[in-house]
Amino acid sequence: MFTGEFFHSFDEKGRVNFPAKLREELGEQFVITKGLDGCLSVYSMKKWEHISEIVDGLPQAKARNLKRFMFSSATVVNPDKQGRVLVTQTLRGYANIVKDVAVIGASDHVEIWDREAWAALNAEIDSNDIAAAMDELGF
Amino acid sequence: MFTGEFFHSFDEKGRVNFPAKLREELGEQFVITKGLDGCLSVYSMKKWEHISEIVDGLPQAKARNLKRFMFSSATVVNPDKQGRVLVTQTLRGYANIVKDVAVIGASDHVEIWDREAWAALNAEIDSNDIAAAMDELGF
DNA sequence: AACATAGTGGTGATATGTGGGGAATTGTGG
DNA sequence: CCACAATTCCCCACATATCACCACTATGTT
Repeated sequence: MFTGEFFHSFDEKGRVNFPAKLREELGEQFVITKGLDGCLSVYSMKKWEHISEIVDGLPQAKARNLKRFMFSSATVVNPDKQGRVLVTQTLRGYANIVKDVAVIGASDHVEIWDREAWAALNAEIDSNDIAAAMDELGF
Repeated sequence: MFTGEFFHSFDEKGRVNFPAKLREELGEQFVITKGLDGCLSVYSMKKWEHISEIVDGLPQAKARNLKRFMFSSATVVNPDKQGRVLVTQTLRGYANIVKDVAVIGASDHVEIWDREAWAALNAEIDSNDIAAAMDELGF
């Protein structure tokens, strides 16, 4: 299970550090692709293969654009000895990332956000909504 | 069942002691996350896994932000030999914790409050409301 | 009073993160 | 097909945060 919130920055070479805690679970290799709401999603190799199989099994008519979205931007990355990965310009552009990012755990996957976008989302999330949701679930 | 009210302080390294009584029941590892009304919630590993499963089962469309909120702020902690845990800056900031805190048992989970916020809440809780609620339940 | 348990402060080893150098690889133009 | 530039990759070295543990103090129990 991925949890936590980590703040890192891209260097001039386009590398970001990936928190060690998350790397443990992601494995030596993992996949970065476009995510929802303007973030980047990161999946373990295993999870990614699982997703791929499902998407491949969908009827072409419905899944064409889903497939294009997911696979065109997907990048398999191998962190260097220090745990950094290189993120393509396309992906950085998609997520409006200039330099500072927030890397967050989201249960079954990891997300990378532009730091300000992440702060804005947090401010926007109404804690009453969360309270209501938790109530509903009986926590 | 978690009960009791304990007062502790953060040291300069961001560590707080966790009362032994509560540790017994929480186990060797447990989870700290953002709670409601500006406190931090602490769950046993088992309880947390239960919550995770439910949240994971919700439809993506509705639960995206709930997931992000819950898991990004969650931290799995392992107390040291003396029973202290490290609480991240983000969580401390969320609960407005400077130094002194109240750790309280709340039946199925534990809560950490800034000491003053806890005192203020206690003062605010109207005992008539409590009486009415208890009446209603037939105590 | 003696003992056991709980809590506090602090030190040192280890892991993590950051910047940067330089080899290898890829792509482009001559 | 070669030369050059740009990009990617891999490693070293340093700074810093994190973790594990030791020793002392406080509390409370028999």
